[in-house]
Amino acid sequence: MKLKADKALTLWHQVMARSLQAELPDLTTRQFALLLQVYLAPPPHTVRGLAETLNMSKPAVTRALDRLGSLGYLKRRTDAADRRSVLIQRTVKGSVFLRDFGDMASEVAKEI
Amino acid sequence: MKLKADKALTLWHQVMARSLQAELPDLTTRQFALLLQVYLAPPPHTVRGLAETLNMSKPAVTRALDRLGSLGYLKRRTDAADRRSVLIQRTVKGSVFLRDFGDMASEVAKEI
DNA sequence: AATCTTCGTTGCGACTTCGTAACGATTCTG
DNA sequence: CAGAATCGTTACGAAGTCGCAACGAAGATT
Repeated sequence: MKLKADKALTLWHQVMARSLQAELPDLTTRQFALLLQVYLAPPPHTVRGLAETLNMSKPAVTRALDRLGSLGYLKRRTDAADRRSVLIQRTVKGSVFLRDFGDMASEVAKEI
Repeated sequence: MKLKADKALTLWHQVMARSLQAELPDLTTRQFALLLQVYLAPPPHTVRGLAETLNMSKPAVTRALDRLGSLGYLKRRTDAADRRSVLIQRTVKGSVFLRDFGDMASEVAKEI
């Protein structure tokens, strides 16, 4: 896929601006990266694994999960096989959010 | 420009993850949108104007400018013509940051 | 010159987030 | 079965952010 740097910046700009206009949640880079990781990378997703992959401390992951969970975009489930672990799972609401976000980015791109 | 929704999500995912790996500042959507607005939209940029354009309250803009200013990505200058107003201006450091970010996104896109 | 309007900022209390360190719970090891 | 290791979470104090309301400074109005 081809994407010049200046086009990428314009795309980012328009998508961010639209997100604010639509009053979407004001997520941090960490929170957004975490959400996308859970939805786009193959499971299972544990706190420890996410912390390593995303270069975050474990407590930071826990709190990002708190936030995304309270938004209804993710949920926790204790692993039956190893009950110390928590598996992070998708939700319908999170899927809708990301699908809409992707569609929005796609529309924005059309106008660039 | 063509960009399917699922490709957009993958692009976002990879870029966010790389940002965290590179230990780039963990900006909120508002902060990033503000930064891009100043660099990509035609000046002048005032607090009031940015607040309206980005659907934020004035204090929220002021504080986002504090943050981006302390990162060295933006600077304030009082408007000589109307000294109540503050003009938000680019910096070398902010330009470098965004250029690098755009390059990174472009590289990521190549692998998708 | 006195008043009104507009600009960006600050005070306030509430809330979120941070990293470090410690915690209870669970599993592994010897 | 006792001790060590690993899991995610919580306690803590510090720092950042929020919206609302009020502020001083500057300009516009009369």
